[in-house]
Amino acid sequence: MLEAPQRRRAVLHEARCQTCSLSSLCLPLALELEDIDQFDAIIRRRAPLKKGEHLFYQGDAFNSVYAVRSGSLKQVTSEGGGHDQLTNFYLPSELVGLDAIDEPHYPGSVIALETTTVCEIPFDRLDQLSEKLPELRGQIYRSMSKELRNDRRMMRLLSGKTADQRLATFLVTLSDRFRRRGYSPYSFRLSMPRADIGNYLGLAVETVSRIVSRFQSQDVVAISGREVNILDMAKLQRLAEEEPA
Amino acid sequence: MLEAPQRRRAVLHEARCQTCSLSSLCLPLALELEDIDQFDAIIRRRAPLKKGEHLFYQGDAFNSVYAVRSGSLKQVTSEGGGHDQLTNFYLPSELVGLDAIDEPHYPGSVIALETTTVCEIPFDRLDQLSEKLPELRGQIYRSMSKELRNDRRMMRLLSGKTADQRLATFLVTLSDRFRRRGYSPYSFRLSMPRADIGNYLGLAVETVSRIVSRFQSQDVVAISGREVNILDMAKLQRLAEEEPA
DNA sequence: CGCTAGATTGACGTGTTTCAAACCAAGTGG
DNA sequence: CCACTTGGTTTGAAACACGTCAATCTAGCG
Repeated sequence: MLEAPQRRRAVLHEARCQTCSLSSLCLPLALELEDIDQFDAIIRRRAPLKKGEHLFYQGDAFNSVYAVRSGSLKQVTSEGGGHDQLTNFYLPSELVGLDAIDEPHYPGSVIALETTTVCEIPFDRLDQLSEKLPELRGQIYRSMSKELRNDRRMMRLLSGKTADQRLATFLVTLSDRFRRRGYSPYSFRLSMPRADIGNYLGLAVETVSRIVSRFQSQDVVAISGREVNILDMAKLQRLAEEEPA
Repeated sequence: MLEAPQRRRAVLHEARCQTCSLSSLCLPLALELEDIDQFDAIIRRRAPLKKGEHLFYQGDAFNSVYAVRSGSLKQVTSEGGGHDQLTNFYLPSELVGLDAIDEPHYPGSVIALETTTVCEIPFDRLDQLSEKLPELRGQIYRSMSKELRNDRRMMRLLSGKTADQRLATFLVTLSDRFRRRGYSPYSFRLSMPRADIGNYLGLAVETVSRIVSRFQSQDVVAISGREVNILDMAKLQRLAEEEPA
């Protein structure tokens, strides 16, 4: 590939995996330079999604997985009755749609929480390419496996933890994900409303709000609206793990 | 392969994928005959596990995934503190260990609930083979993807459902898994104690017991000890989905 | 035939939800 | 520029589902 040797920097930066700041976290992670080009060639860029727009709807035909480039999304599964369940938040470098691979349709809708850009990766082409590139194949396995472990952690949280532990865990986990991406782990912005947090954690909105207030009065965090400042990370981690009597 | 054209039937039945009654549900699902032989060649048979024995321990080095051949297993993840979490039950034809692929160690222990036999599949060899056999690769992707969706369903259950809905869902799901495997969906045996069910569903043992009793008094099921008889499947499914006032 | 792990049942306490209302920030239109 | 929405957040009081504690019962098994 590489047929257009010189373009404007900005375009390159936007358009190519090699220059993407996320390449060390994203699928190309383990690839050689020339392999990245092959991988790059199958990617489709998409117009940015605005807040509230759907990347796809539950039931849409599955064709592609998506890598988040900037912004954030939520995945919701609705089933018979109005009761939707929020099953995941996606941040930059994470892969969306892995849970649809063996189905003709996406099992849930994915919605932008803010202005969000993604790279579309047609799955059939990804699979073909993964035949030639063992590292890519490994990376796909790893991504899915990692998501499985995340889900198990989540199940543990929903099954065994108290509301306080859940929210503390949520904040610690988010903080960690930001840190890995090079952002401050102590100060960040929630892109989702309280209702989404509640739905995700299996708590009523009111409960989320109450616990936020409590954490503030204990000087663990300072949260105003969606701005989060973690004041005492150690204490927050303690809250997340065990809550003795 | 196929160098031993004639052996005793019983041995063949035990030892080869082609004659395994689960081949239509298991990994070889989509493979051609000759490909199955290749696949078969990398499998290691293991001595049966007795009830309570570990297939592997949390923290053991990850080398293989396992296909359940007969019996059943549970996966438990323990973390700092005594609080174990049961994250999955495995039935025949299901794949154990997929959540360890991108880690050096298994993230949880897997323990036999009864006498259980498994096929060991060294992962590096499986991965190599999947390079040559696109169908096999697809099958691995599908298995993982399916497990992801299962986990999401579980998250939804733990997050939003009442205790009654959880138990009803548990029974319906089990029933369905038995049906797919050619067993009666109405009459089966639970291989796990109540405590495990409770742990899995995020409920106290006592709650499980009480709801079992309640379901019985409503003539939805007849459960004595671990023998389950589903009397009114429609009602059970209704209970699993929504519980109106 | 008694022992012990597992299962059941009851009474009580409590964390979380639910219902209801007030509050707040950010738009929007007059 | 200020009422007036509108969507989201917070706070309070009451109801309830589930967990905990404790006792009893059952079944498998040496």
